Amino acid sequence: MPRSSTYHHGDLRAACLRAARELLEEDGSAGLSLRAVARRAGVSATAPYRHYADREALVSAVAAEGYRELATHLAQAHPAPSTPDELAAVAVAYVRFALEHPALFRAMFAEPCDPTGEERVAATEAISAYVRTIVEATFPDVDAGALSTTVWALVHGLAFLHLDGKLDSSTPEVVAAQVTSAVHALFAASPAMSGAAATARPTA
Amino acid sequence: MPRSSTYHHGDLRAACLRAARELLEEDGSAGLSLRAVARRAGVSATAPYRHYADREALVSAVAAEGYRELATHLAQAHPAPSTPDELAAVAVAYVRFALEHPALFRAMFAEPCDPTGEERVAATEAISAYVRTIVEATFPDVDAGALSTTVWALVHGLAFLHLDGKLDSSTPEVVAAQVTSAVHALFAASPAMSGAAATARPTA
DNA sequence: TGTACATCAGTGAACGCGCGTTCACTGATGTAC
DNA sequence: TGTACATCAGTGAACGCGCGTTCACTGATGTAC
Repeated sequence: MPRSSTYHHGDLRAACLRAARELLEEDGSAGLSLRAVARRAGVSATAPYRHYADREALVSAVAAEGYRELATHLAQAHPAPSTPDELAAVAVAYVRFALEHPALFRAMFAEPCDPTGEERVAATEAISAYVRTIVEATFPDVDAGALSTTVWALVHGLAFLHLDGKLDSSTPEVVAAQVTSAVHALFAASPAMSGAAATARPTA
Repeated sequence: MPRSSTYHHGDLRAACLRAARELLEEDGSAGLSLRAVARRAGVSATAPYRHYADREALVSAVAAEGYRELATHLAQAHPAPSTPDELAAVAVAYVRFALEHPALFRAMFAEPCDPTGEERVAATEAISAYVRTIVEATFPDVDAGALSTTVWALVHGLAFLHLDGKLDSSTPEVVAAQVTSAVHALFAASPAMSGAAATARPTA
């Protein structure tokens, strides 16, 4: 029992983040309190205040970490998608991430700290830019701005509807098939969005 | 001051629902407590228990009311859509509803009472069936099941991204244009989804 | 029409809880000389 | 290499709060005769 080594925790900041993540997965966002985090990290109730200004700051940090993980997860699905199939694989990864980390995903996309929280804004923009890059690579002839919003919304909506139990999420395969089919429905249309390109690319 | 008429409230059930709605709009879901509802309804803290088993029951009732209102709101946008433009109008109404009642919309689509809550399940299925009906009317030749899921997800995703400040929601017009364009992107593709119909319906 | 009584819808005190946050503090760490 | 001291990261008691829920109760309502 090396008590002397536990007074100074070492890396309480990271430990709090880890504890918060666990609480989120176990009890949902309702269970995410500073006191519970401290308890789980094996530390006094006020210790986290050394590292986070208040509860809000902790939640923001958790959300930001979530964004980073989501980005990593998507990149693992495919490093640089440039075909509809590859893009669909990334979409499936997005929805799967949401289903694997439901409370975290919700925390990432919940209003509480809207305009403030630069870390969060930056993370959001990173995702948005990432989607746009993919769409541009996949459909060079198309207005990527509009289409990437549409793609993100579609995938995001699928994620949330699955999360809320509004769609059949019985197996990962079912979910993947659904997402893939939805994304392809969108892709079939995209050449039609840029007039000139439409004629050059027969859909059938 | 007709005190005698206030001891028995008359319709405390409805008054609680109204109070809950107001609290939701003002303070978000965090402000929605049974005690706050009672306070606002001008009634003792325990009176609501005559009409709702617990907090959960109240929240469920609010959500169910929200679903009914959403359905009404959509029907007002267009009673029986059967063209892409009409469907887009309904989609715009959906997103606008979310932006006009952000906390309510969130409450409607939050997990807390997943499998239980028959009132809620029924309301969800009503929406889902409604979307499907519209899609069938608009695209009689297409697999309506898959396409209606896609449409719902797209519109739902747009609603949430706007709600969370991830998209430009500066004016209702901007939002409407975005939603309309996204929906049309999807529609342009749909004939291609049913093999035979695709040849009969040139997109250009 | 009047009375007796069951039922119903509210009251208010009380419970125990966990929370966020403050404060003065103390033990450990690391740096300057 | 050893000592003095500033800094840093934790402690623990305490605050006030609002919450959900229970309980025994009481005043109002409406129904049967």
